Amino acid sequence: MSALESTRPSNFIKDIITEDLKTDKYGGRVHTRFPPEPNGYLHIGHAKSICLNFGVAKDFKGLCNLRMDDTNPTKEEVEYVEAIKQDVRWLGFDWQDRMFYASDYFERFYECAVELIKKGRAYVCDLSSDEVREYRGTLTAPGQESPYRNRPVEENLDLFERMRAGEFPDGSRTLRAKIDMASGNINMRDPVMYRILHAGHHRTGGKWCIYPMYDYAHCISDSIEGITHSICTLEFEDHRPLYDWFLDELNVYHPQQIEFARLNLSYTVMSKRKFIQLVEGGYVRGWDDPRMSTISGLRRRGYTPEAIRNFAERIGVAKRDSVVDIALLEYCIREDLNKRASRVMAVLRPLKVVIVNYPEDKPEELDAVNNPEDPGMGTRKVPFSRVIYIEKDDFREDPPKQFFRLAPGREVRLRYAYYITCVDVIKDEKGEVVELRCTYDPATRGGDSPDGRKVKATLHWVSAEHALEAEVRLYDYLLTKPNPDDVEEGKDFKSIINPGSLEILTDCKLEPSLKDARHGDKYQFERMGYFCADPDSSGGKLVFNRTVTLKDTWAKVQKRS
RNA sequence: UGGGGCGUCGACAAGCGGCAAGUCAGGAGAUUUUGGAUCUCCCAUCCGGAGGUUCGAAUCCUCCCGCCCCAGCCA
Repeated sequence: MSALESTRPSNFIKDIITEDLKTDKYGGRVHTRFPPEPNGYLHIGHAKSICLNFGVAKDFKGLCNLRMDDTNPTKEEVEYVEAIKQDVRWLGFDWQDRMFYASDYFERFYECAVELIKKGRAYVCDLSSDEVREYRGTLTAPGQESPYRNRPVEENLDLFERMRAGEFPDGSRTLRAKIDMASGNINMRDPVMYRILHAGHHRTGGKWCIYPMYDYAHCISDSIEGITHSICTLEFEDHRPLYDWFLDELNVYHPQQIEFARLNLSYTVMSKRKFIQLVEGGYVRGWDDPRMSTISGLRRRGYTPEAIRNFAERIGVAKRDSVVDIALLEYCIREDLNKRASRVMAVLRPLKVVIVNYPEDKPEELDAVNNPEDPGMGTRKVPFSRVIYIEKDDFREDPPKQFFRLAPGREVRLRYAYYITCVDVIKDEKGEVVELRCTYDPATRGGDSPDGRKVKATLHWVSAEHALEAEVRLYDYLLTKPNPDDVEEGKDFKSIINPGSLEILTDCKLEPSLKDARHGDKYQFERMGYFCADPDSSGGKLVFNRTVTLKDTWAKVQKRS
């Protein structure tokens, strides 16, 4: 590894590259690419691939291209290419001037096809798609050769040219590679290279009516760009012989394809198909719904690029199918936000507290630390007054054994303020607690008692007369089960969507320092979790998303008993 | 009785013939004006199974078992 050694953990792909560098396989170059198809939004599975491709390039002082794999005009849209570029950039990667499109190479692909025809390695086939399927054979039975397989080169050349000229309708003919209809690898049974598609392309417009297939286009694209290591997911392992076949037959520069296992995350879905169902079925509010594991969803949820990159690093890269515990992702965002998010007090489910021995009209300002992890972030003033709100969950009229918070007759600390003792509980006609009467100890201002007496709990609070109103959206796992396919017979993942994945709280009270929170701003609401201002915040309306809860020992204790 | 992969702690994942890293989760404790953070300790005598080679195997060989992917003119 020597000078190229990175401080980050290695993996089998980096090991291969290190070895290739040692043997000077590519003249010391490392050049990767991230090749999304612009037919949907990127998700955290793509983030793994992006971090791998761009990360490896960076580690070895190489380059990584961004390439749109846009060979199918019927599925792809410009809207997606812009979103993809934004997501990759947001993740922190730079493709500099190397933004490419497979469609840039359409002319070159065509020339290569002509060359293969001339070599007798490709032919125009008139079989319909149904017939092609029948001729292909099955997993256990070999296929049959197409009756058009041995057309003379001249006839193939003529037909292929006329395919391009638009003389034939969609589906009437294809250009196929002449390989081996008896191969155990079905991909080698004369795969289709070109299909006729009279459809406009988002970049080439109406110029083409024949479009190359993935297997044919991808390897040549890699070759044209001088890619050294073409990293893709496991399901393409079977395609590698074909990747190699085209490049060998064309006798052009030959990158190597390496496959790794795609990311699966517990309690969520990870496929375009499923994301589309969620969006179109109205189960979520869009591709950037904070419950979605799309990059845009995570961004809106409050995840940072740093956390996602760190996550990608921690999960590793290997060839074994696996499901990563979503708790690891949560750990990564907590770790990041703990260091950088300002602490602030917000009461999500308010319970009114009147401090009976506190003056009616003498609000005061108390000093609060912005981030105990980082003194450099300073302090701020928080207003305190006779009427405050505390969290409903922080009071229990009949506290269980391990409950340390407020209860009748019990003393607790209000963070940065005073010790208070509950002296009275006021209920409505339904018996629900609607207000607490407490006394405070003026000697404990700031939160310390001069006599050294201890309290077991510290509560966050917000002064009623100074409180900001806000809407807070609490998110939970999208699914009720770790595996989206663990469903009853005949049902799909939509049957296990967590009905509690979104809870909207509209009566939340925030400390006044949050007045100017701008969308994307991230905070720790003390004792509640990390939150970020949602784009729906506008004018005077504040809307926050809960990114993730804090680690909650109390919840764990409750769960146990 | 097709082809290609993969099986190491609850979840990821190192290990590449010398006697099982690390991380998350979980547990115990210290500390704490967030039941947060931090710190300490515990958590695979065992590497899908069975044989074999070897002084010595998770690592090599053989057989078996299990899981994933492939029959789009999708990528």
